[in-house]
Amino acid sequence: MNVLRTRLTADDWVTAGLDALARAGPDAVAIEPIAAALGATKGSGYWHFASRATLLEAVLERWIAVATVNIIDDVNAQGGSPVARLERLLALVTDATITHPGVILTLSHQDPIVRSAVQVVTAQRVDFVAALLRGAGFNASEAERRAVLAYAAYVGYAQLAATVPDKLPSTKRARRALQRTMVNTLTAR
Amino acid sequence: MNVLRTRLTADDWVTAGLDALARAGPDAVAIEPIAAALGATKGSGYWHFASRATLLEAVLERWIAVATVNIIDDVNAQGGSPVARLERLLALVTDATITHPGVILTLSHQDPIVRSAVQVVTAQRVDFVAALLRGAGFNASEAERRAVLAYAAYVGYAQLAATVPDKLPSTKRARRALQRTMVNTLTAR
Amino acid sequence: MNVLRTRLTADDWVTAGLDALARAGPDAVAIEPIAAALGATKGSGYWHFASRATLLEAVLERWIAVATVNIIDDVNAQGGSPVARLERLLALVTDATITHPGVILTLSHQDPIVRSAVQVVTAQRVDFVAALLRGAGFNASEAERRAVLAYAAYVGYAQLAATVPDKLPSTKRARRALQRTMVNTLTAR
Amino acid sequence: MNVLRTRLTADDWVTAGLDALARAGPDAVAIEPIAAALGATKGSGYWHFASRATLLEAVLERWIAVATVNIIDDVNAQGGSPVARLERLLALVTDATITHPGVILTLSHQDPIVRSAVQVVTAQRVDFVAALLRGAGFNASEAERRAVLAYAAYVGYAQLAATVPDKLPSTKRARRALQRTMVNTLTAR
DNA sequence: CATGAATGAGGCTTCATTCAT
DNA sequence: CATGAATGAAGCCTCATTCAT
Repeated sequence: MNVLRTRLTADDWVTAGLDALARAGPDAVAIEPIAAALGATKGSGYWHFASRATLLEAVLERWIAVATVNIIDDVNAQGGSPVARLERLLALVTDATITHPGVILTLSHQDPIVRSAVQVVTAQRVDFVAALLRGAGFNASEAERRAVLAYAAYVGYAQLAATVPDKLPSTKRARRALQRTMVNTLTAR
Repeated sequence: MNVLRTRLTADDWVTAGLDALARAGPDAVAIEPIAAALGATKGSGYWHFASRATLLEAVLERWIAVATVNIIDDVNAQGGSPVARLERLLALVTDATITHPGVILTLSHQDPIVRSAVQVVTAQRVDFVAALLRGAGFNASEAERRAVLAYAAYVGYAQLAATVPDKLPSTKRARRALQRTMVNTLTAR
Repeated sequence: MNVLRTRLTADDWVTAGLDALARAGPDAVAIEPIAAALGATKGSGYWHFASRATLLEAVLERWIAVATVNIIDDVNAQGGSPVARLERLLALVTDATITHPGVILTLSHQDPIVRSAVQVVTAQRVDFVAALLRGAGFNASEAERRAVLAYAAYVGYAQLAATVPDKLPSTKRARRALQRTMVNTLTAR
Repeated sequence: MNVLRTRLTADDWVTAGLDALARAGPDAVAIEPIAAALGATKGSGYWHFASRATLLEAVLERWIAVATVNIIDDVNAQGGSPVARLERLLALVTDATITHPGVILTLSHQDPIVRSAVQVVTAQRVDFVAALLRGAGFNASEAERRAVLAYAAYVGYAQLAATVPDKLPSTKRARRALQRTMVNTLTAR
């Protein structure tokens, strides 16, 4: 692809970088492989970005937007009760894990740049879940505590999906059942 | 360090490798940096191990032992009810996560050698938890399902501890409370 | 040397590689020593060639050309009877042996890449000599048989020149006499 | 093999080294692979030989004996006319080439140690052939010149056998015919 | 804007050699 | 006599980065 494109914008690089992030994690967001994917040269990348780190930052910035803000908007757009939204969120997010295996590598990465992006995303997500739980009638501190647990369960689930998928339900139906169990557990009094 | 030691055994290398694994993940288990850490030369490493892969395998083998078998023995040695053991397991394991941030990088790694070690460890752990839950009165399939959830929660918790520790309880006391909540949730009927 | 040259082409590398091949055989056609010879860095070599094998292939390709095709062209360009051309070929080829001791190491090398280049060169040379012998009146099978003998004699001569030069005639005059003897023997009925 | 042998002599090393020389040339006469073949350790080799060079020298010394002196004795032992002996020599020697492919690597080697052994062997062989030719009625200088050609042809033949065997006769019968042609040519007036 | 060329750090691997035991 | 352990030089390769054009 992109054989016809003669001039590339920084944005094209970020898009390709996001793709690499989703597919193979932060380590894959490097100048060389992305240049190859775009049919460009390394030098070209260094024109748009001062360094690999700068590119990665730009990609993570975009990731924060699409990986969280967009999802939150989606979930809210369709309305419904807080519990229904919670369920929808879980469905979206666990399916994404399967199609985007690189995410889990992002969540557990050493690089400070990555970690700080992960912190932002985690905070947004935990806050969002906490808000839904408050909407479902929990007080602030209880909501926060349960939101953390919910997020931990999601992250762990993603991890297992990436490494030992055979331990997890393989049909969509069974996955939905598991999600409902999780939601029930989380909202149980 | 180690300036005084003249002779090194393969075991010394594995120990140093395990250290690197715990601190910085599988990528850090490499001949040259570990040689440097031991004050030895790379050639020496190649006396004990045919290749970097062989070293990594040896280190992972040891990891399987200390990270799981030893822990399981510890938990069982002290006796108590299945629920008490479950709580103790969670305590041991979440504390270890904080002191060994590299573990989380091990859990989500691309290298097939690493993945297969992770699979062994995961299976052992899930099986152990499932056995405890059966001991607590659950039937086999229910126990297995809950064990998977428990493990997902643990892994996610470890992930959060490694990346956003401030979202988690900082005192030992508060951590114990959270663990108790998890155990209660898992063993609730 | 080459301190002044700032930019190197792949061709420069091949030339330097051919030099190494002629002087010290295929084993000397390696990235690092040639980089040193060119006053460049190994990384630079890896820009032009994907691997050592690729460089060696390029060098051998050039060797096939200069060691055979060019010589055949030279011999044919000057015209003359087949027997005269045969004599000229022998002269060219034995002189080259003395200045390029590495050639003999190329002829007897284990590496499959090298062997296949040697096979091409041998076939071309034997075919060329056979054609000259057919031109001198021999039938196809007799020409082929004698061409093989001629080539064996050349190779053996090269070998002796490389290892025990004092057993061979040292003056150009005496070498020419020996060559004439060989040609006479080969074309005798 | 040699699993039962507890103590090795220097002679055992030389024998194993000669084997390696015949099979894979001088480069294979190295401490490490021969230790492996003998089921010993490198250090053991360094007890018997000061260095790899010393081992190689010992092996080449033995090679000079078995590769030449023994052959000459064989040829002479059976008696017959000089021409008959010449034919027998050629037969022995070309067959040896096929069973001992390493020989050709020995004949064309850079290492001065190897070259000087090759010089001794070549001189012995050329002298022996020259003596046979003198016995067949040629004067000293003519005999010497033809002996060199004969040896060149043999060496070249060995080379071709090692690299492009399909260019050479494959049946024993055809090889004998080619040898007779060579002898006839060499002894023709 | 982008390329092509080059650099250099870092890691892998082999092997002759050394040496304490 | 021999082993096991270690060294160091040499070569392979990758990749982030730099820079002249």
